[in-house]
Amino acid sequence: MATERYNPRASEPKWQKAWDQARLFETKNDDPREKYYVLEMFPYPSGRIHMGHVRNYAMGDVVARYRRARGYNVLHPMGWDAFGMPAENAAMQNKVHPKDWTYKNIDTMRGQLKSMGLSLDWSREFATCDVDYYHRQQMLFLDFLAKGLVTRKSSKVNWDPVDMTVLANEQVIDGRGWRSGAEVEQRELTQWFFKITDFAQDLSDALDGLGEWPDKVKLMQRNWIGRSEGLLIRWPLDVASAPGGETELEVYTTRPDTIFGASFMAIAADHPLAKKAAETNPALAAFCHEVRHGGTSAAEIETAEKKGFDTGIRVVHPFDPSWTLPVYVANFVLMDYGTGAIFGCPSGDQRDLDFANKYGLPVVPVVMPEDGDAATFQITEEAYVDDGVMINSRFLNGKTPKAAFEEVASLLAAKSIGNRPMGEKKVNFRLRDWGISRQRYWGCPIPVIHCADCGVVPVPKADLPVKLPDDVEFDRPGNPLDRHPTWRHVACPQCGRSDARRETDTMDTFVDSSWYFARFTAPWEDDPTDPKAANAWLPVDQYIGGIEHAILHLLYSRFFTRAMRATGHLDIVEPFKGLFTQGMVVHETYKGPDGWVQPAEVRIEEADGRRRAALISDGTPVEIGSIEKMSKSKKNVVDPDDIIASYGADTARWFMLSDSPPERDVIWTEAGVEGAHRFVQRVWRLVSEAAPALSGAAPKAATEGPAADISKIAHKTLKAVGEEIGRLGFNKAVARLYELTNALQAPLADIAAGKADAATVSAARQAVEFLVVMLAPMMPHLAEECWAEVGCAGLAAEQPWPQFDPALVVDSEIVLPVQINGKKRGDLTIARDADQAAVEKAALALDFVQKALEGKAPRKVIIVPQRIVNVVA
RNA sequence: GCGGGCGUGGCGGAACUGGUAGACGCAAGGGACUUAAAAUCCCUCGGCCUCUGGCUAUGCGGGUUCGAUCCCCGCCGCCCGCACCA
Repeated sequence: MATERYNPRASEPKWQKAWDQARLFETKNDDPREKYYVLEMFPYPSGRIHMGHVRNYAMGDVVARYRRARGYNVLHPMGWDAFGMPAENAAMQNKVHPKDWTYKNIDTMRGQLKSMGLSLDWSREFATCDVDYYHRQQMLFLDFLAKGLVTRKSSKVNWDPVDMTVLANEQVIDGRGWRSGAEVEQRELTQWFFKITDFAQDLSDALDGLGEWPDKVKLMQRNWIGRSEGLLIRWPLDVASAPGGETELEVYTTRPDTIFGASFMAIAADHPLAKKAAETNPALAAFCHEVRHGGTSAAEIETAEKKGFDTGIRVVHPFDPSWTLPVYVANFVLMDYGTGAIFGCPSGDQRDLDFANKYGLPVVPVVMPEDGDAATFQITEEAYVDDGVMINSRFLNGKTPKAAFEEVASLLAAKSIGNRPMGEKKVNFRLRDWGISRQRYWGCPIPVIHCADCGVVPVPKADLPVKLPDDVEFDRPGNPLDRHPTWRHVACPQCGRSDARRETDTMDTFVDSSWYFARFTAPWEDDPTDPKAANAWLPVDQYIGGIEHAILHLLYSRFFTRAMRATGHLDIVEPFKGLFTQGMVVHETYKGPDGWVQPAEVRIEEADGRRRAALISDGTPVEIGSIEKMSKSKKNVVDPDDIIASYGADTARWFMLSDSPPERDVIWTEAGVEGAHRFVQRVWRLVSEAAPALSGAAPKAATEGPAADISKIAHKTLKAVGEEIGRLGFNKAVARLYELTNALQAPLADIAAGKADAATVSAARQAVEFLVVMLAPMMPHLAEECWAEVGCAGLAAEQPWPQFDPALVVDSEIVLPVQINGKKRGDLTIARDADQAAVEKAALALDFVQKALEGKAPRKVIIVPQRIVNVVA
């Protein structure tokens, strides 16, 4: 009895409409059920969705639909990370307004996402470029400013010469702009900063509490924050050699224990002392200039020689007035870490050793391995950085470095220089404040006004929003707001002076994405959040996105949550309780005579076990290249629209969830998609052919007879799939569903042929219902079609997850593998509840065991209950 | 350089974190149905051998254990993050 093939093109829009009309996915804040907030990182509206989006949103949707079936009140919203450079680039290239370009893209992509059948609450949708959204972001900025969490300071910034804007440290990758790829320059500019460093300690400490985050991400953040414990040491300057007025040099060190191994001081070229000394020393000034303009790219740093210049200044050793050390300006000392000055201990630091060897400075070993000999231990080419015991260090000799650290810290704390202690314990962080000023148009305006009399004046909240002007030109590089004829000219809100001017910098787009998850909890509010709603919904229970945001977005969001808490917008500590970083979608590359070729243009053939590729158009052979992330440059992209049009959304979703573990990359292959599509058709065929017989039967589990096999695997699968989805093991859940489908194949064929008894039909009806409900999170449209076909009421999407019967998931008889000397020799079938003695007796009675023992008693019998029997002969 | 991770069939990957290695899928081969093809269904599928049995096998070499893909030591290879951070 053949049924028609399942037709996703007709089916999918039909069910999407049915869900819409039933308003199944609109979430109410006053729903009394337990909440569950699942969120996928919202997309940048670049134009069209790509396969990475499909994977990301398919995973999130499985979680959302599963949790809904489990009885949670699920929040699953969607929005658009809509400010940023590409809109301005499009404006420059195509003469489109960034706003038009962005909203047009959003419309396209919304339609694409809808065609995926995602269970999203579209009623909460917003784009970060909506005035409604950035208005509230400006309110947050003003609150942060009032709370002292925002500063404006002149600083060296990373300048991207292509995008003509400033980048945060986090946005510089290998010395290049994260977006433009251009080599970054250092410039001195006055910029707005969020004081993320105020929370450095907490941001680092609180990582320990994020139990549902990948260790890798936590480690990356911990390293990025870079907490270190050390000592500030103020070295007295030798009066005779010091420039006028200078009396001390402050250094930061994590190794004060090595203070007797010190042989020089090194300061940054920008250090005040260096600048002062350079005033009277042209050679030194030239050296500083050279260092400042040296390359900053990764390659240059790696190969750069350690270079120094003796300033002629000398410092006095804190523990020996007769001991003076030279002060060098060195190219490897950074002004913006610690104090911009170090003491060099060549024996304990490779860089210091290289420097000392180059300039003929003393190398005194001060730590040696515990089993070393102090009389002969020497350092020549390789510094000793491990733990050990102190030597050549006067009163510290024999101590551990740790004890020596404490000793030096307390002795120097007691000495004083000027009015301060000579030594002071200090915790240092690598983390810098977050520079948010961008010299761009398409971003959230920073709501302040500059007045010649009043200085920086915040825009009064009543005057918000500071709206972006629509009439802007993109005919030149740089910031169109700067050259707008009227927008920037305003009266000072404080004194009324008419010639005040607006801040023309806009905020880094990472600001926009740092709180959108909170806005989703009450996007209709006049204030940035409704604290009640935010506190009820947050933290996000499951956040899903790419590993590339491990530092930037996730760290900024954690900062924002703290800042919003400090300003009363919410009262939670961490924004994301569970974090999952999914892998990329990768694809083979193809290279033809004229460069990269798209997969859609290529036909793959297999001959003699070798795969060959050729152009479909004219058969020209094409080289099969490496498997890489889908990218426009390599042309190895597959358009989700094409896949959905030819196979349907369910096939695309199912393939994305199959095979590869979600955290790893998935290789998109035509064969794989076809396999997924075969499964869609197979489920439909099995269910629809048996449907007439099933629809009249009541679902009922069977506990005995052949029908019991059906019920057992159905209940076992139900248990396993629930557990796997719960831990995001989608590929394993898929495997279990294949198993169940395989097991149902023969019984359903019998039922369709009218060759089954009533108990079998009832058991099968239940098993099919289970199957459909389990498939529903992954292939929601197919599930609806099957659900209706077997005559079930309501929508599959609103069915509760069934309970498995514990009695059916355990077998009364089990098969135990029996090993002899650790090698499997056979099986033992025995009652599940048989005790140890019974198992041993039965095992020893087995033929192959008897044979192996040759009549002798076993030396030992190991029985692991429910697991294995091992007979040691 | 520092930090972290990973190596299992032709391929993607399973294996309850010490207990039957290779679930499930893809690819391949054989067969059935068909005038034929597609679709579908059935069978085989790590390697080797003296093949209703046995040996061997989870990057390589050791170790611990009744038993190791899993734990320990030493190599080899690949991937990722940070990068002159004192």
